[in-house]
Amino acid sequence: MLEPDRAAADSEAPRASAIAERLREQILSGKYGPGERLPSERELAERSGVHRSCAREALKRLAQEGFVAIRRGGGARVLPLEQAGLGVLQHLLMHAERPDPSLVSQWLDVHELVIAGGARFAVERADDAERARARSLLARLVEPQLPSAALWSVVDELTDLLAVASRNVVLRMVRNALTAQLRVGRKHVDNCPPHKALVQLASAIGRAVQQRDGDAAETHVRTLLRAQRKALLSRLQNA
Amino acid sequence: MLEPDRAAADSEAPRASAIAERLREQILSGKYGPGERLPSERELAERSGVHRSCAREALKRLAQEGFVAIRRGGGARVLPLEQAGLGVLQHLLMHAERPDPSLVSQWLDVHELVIAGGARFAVERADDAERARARSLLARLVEPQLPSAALWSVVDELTDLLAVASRNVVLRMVRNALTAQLRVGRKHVDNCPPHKALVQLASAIGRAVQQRDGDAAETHVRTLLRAQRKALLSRLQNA
DNA sequence: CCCCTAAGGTGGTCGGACCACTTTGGTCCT
DNA sequence: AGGACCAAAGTGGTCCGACCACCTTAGGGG
Repeated sequence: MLEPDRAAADSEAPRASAIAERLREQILSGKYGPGERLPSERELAERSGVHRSCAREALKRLAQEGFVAIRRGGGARVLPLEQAGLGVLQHLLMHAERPDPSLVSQWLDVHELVIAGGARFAVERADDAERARARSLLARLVEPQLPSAALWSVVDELTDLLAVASRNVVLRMVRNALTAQLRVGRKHVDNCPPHKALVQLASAIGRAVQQRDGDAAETHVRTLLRAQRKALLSRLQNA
Repeated sequence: MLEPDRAAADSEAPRASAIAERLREQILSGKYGPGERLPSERELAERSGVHRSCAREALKRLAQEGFVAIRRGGGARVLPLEQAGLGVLQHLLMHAERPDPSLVSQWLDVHELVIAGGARFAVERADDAERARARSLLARLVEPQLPSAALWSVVDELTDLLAVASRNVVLRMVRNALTAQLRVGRKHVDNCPPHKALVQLASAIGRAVQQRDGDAAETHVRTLLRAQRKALLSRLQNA
């Protein structure tokens, strides 16, 4: 019942992880709709050929991720997806072999809100080391013949830096939650904006950093993120 | 070792919850610094007077919340707080009897970014029922002699509505994560903005909803949230 | 001094058991 | 026939004890 090959995705608690993953898949594919009851710990254990404690651990994990709610005596009931935690996102995006473009678009919208807003705080509060690192990253951004993949990777580093420099733990946590284990799968984004526009944008952001101009930083970082958005979505639809 | 009174906070898995809560407390208060090892499952069990499986469940919970990382053979090591998941926020805010104003301020900043940004999407995409509900909430907002607590409760309902109407699941999830079990403790905010300003603001937001004016919605919702911010923070410092 | 091995410690899983609680079905009364 | 009530079955929470695979660490050998 359990293929050790695929189950080995998680080196820790492989059996529990495998069961949890299978349940997630079944929930996301609609086999268990909102309000429905998942199999009990005992039934799940027997059906999966593992001990009850193992099945229990899988169910507890799903509960903590917000997929289901567990109540003593009643079973594990599936929760509406929009009521689930942020951790569900990664499974929502991954459970199909190609992520849903609409969902990715929503993800990008929120990411843009948070990061562009954070850019304002970042340029106002960054220390000298962080500003120097920003300059360095912006310089790498406009290197001629930089491969597209490397370019977007630099952009990712830049947004990371912004989150840190914003001096806002909550913002960092939100970004962590948004990007957790999400970097995989978005490699090989082969298109990128025209180099000339990029140079202009990088210099504008650099100026904002230098002058601690929050408004300008927000505006131009948003522009950069929109370029990334365009590249990602077009890649997603043409692939 | 376990006080049933305080442990009864969680009706489900009370023993595991109590142990987890105690560990969280000790981590947040610095008894276990980043990188340090928590007691092993067996030691924790013996020390707490519960079975190992119970202590284990508590540790697993902390791991999933991002407090610690568990590795086979190595123990449970405390993770840097800014690397933790959003779930730690609620414990970060609650672990002192009075939340840290600086942290609350950061929370409010992010909340403002997300909701004000979401307001733009919301007014552009809301259906008639949602717009009607927005009108109704805005009307309640300007009721004369409305108690401050009720006023802020209406504001919360309004932001909820915005998150739903934004048609952005990711945004809803982020808001859920930000507000999860956080409504408690912020009751009795006794101050509120001048009624005249409130009337003006409500009418401005209503107009934005009616005309589906995204820019205006973002601007005025942000103003409303800043008023809420001011009230909350002053309440926090004077209490 | 470093590398490498072996012992101990740790988490992961197993098997079985009891309790408290919820659900559910049927019985009994109205 | 309908509703209130009660008992049995089912479910999660906890306990007990055990084994295994893996990591850590201390010790011995080079």
